[in-house]
Amino acid sequence: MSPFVRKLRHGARLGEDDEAILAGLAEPARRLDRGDIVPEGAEPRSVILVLEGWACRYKQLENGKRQITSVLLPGDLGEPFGALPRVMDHAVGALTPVLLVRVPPHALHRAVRASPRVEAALWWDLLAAQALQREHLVSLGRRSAVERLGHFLCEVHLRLGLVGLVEQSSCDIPLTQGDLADLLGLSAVYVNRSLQELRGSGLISLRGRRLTLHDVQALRELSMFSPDLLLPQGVTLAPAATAPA
Amino acid sequence: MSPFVRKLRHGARLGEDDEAILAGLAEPARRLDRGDIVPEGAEPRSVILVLEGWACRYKQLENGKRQITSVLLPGDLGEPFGALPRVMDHAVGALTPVLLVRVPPHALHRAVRASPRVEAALWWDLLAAQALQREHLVSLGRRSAVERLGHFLCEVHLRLGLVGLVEQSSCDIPLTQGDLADLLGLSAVYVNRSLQELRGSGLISLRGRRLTLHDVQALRELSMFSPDLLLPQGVTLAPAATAPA
DNA sequence: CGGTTGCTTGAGATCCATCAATAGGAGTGG
DNA sequence: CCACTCCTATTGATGGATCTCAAGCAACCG
Repeated sequence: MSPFVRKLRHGARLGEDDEAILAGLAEPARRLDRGDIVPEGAEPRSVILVLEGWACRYKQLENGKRQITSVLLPGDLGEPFGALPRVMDHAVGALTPVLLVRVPPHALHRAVRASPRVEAALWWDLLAAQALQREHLVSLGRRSAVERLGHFLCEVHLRLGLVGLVEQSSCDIPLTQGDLADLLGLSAVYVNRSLQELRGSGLISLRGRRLTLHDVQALRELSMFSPDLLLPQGVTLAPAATAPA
Repeated sequence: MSPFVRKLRHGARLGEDDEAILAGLAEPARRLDRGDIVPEGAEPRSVILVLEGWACRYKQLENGKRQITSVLLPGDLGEPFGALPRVMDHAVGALTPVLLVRVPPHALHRAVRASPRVEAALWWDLLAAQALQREHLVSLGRRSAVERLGHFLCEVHLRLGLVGLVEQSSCDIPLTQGDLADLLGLSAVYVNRSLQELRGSGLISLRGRRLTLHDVQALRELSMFSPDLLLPQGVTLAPAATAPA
């Protein structure tokens, strides 16, 4: 089952036909190694859909610093489903080896036209991505290092759960401490120390690439994480496209 | 001329008919004082469009801190044109008295159906807003206080220019230093000191609410601001909806 | 006027970055 | 199996950027 379909089920009531449409978008898939998928300045001709592995959007600054703008998990689209920018203002990179699809715009367009429920699901996805983006911003602006870390771990735990990649509060986090630093606006050294603090307080384990949240509730309170973020279903404009009121 | 139309002209080639459609969305307008327009937790029934004054999206944290997530200038939509969240995960507030419209979803939907150029323009707007959001994130994560300030001033200068609110490198910035702090993830005191640094280096004047950029180029370099951000026209999926290739 | 709000300035405390060095693992070739 | 290398994690020490607290001012306003 494609993680794309799995995720979008949370955004709209999909029928079998709808899921077939979405599944049809998820091929043919290609495997790529770590590294740039779409460089900054490129003129994209398709929308990226991640099926396995982790990717990210990032910006490289002139002074050598890097900021990861968002993390793309299995089931995530790299660009909004409705339009592509003429030229990329940021890069998309694979943080691990990935399996992905390049969905041609017309295919997405056809899918949207074919089913209002698919359209509703895609809008929900877009809204959810924006909500995550806002939370990320709040983290960088107003949360301490430990809180940022905790918040991100909660977020990943929730998002991976949506696509069935969490077992018993455990999931894989294939990020380097350097990656985490670039994501959270910290230095790698301080990420290390903050992680130790979280481990020390017994809230998490993180060894190798395996993360376990020992007390999800406590971690959420510590980092001011609200799981409602992803719940609000998008209400598409077309009256018919909405789930039953 | 509605700032909404003015801005969207930069995103697609609009005909008179298209502009009429967009102008029709911008009424009836209402005046509101400073304060919340849409509180967090509300269930929105319309999309907000700002015509005059400044508004913002923000989140209030449990620990009392506030983070402004984005600034809404004249011509800006408060939510994506295609869908409303079931419940607001953030608040929208007026930073100054504002003139705004509450656009009912079905009106936007009709406008999009009526003209592929209108649709393209709205997608461009959405893409542009996302690009701004990413830059904001980069600022909070990887730029110093002075750089953040400079970058924001460049951004405002550019955005206000799009809607005809800049004269001779001067424009109004009706924000409190406290507002700037909440926007840029700083303390009000440090915003003050950083502003003095910018003034001291002769790059800007900011007195009362009036901002003047004395050397736009230098300020852009200092703060790593790229004006290309808003240029990339969105390419809507429908082949016909795109400006001539 | 007195009250409120926003700007400014000073001094000290904190959080986090930076620099530098060590240690652990995974892969590679001999 | 060992020596070597590369990459990541870890630790210590120091400095700097920014925050917080506190006070004084200026402007506006009923």
